[in-house]
Amino acid sequence: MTLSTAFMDTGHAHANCMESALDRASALCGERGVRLTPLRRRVLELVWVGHKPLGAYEILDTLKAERRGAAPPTVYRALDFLLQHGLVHRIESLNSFVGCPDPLKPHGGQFLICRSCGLTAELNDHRIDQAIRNSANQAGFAVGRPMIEIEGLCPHCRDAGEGFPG
Amino acid sequence: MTLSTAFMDTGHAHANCMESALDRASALCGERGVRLTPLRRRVLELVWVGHKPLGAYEILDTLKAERRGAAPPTVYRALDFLLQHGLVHRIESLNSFVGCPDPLKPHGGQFLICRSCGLTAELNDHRIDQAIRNSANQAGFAVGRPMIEIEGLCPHCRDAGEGFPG
DNA sequence: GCTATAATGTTATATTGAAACATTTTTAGT
DNA sequence: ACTAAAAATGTTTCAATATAACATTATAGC
Repeated sequence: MTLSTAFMDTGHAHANCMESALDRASALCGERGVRLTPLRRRVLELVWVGHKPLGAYEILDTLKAERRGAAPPTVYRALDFLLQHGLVHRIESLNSFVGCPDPLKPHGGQFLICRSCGLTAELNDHRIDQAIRNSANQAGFAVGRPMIEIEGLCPHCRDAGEGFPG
Repeated sequence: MTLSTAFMDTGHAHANCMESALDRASALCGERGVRLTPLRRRVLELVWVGHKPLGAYEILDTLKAERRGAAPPTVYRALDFLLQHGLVHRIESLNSFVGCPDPLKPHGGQFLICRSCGLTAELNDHRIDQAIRNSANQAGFAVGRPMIEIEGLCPHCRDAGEGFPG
């Protein structure tokens, strides 16, 4: 199983973590003969600024401060490109986007999403995947893209006693 | 494991399947001392008309033809009630809603969603749930509500050769 | 350099959902 | 039955998310 660095450590070497994501993206686009333009690169960078999913209009707000005439299509087109190439994932339950630490092989995402601080980690546990495939096969269903979003509390917020305020 | 009847058989006894869902909802609301009003009952009925998730505005279109002055809050308030009591689930990846065949115990949903015909079945496989909990625990994450939405092809569409048209 | 293609700019609009306040209906207490 | 409180619904407005359609600019291959 792999786990993105998000929960590994408060204050992991995030500058590296982000820079290496950009480097991998650049390499991947080179191999595929597609262009990681400055705009696309910048959007990817913004998504990697935190390990928290970012909404399209949050990204747009930042872009507006940097470019004249940034508009919704500016962001959505960049995101479409990044999604197509597996460089970001869409978190359906939050209508927002997060960088993918492993863009090489296509996969639906397995996400742990902290309801308190928003921190999000990507799992890639083949046992989960296997359990899903077994179950789906039994139902005669051909699995395309499994998507798993687990709401809960990250280690830090759990220990800080961020309980269920309900 | 349980599987909703959606994929069991083309043309299962859907009238019964829907009627029994309404009866169970009625009983459940009685026990909980909450009111399954005609509006709420009607919205529940509409999401049970098919095994395909329905958008709020699709529901609204039908209601508009039946009641004077149905508006978005009409639908969203009924859906909120039904969601709170576990009578319907929200399919995040489709922004739409589907009846829950087992409202008694709260659960995040496990859904098989056919990309070709839209038919959706709810699983409840504790092995999937267990795999997720194991993995999350290892990461120190306290699981709240796991959500699983598996896009793919239902038995019928798979056999009909509804491949990946891309 | 020229042309075809890809990417971005720009304006408008569609879709999904919620806030705020008025009115009506139901429930409980008397 | 009468009435006050609570619950549900009606009504208008608007927020948040996403896409359509067409104009312009930049890039790549010749």
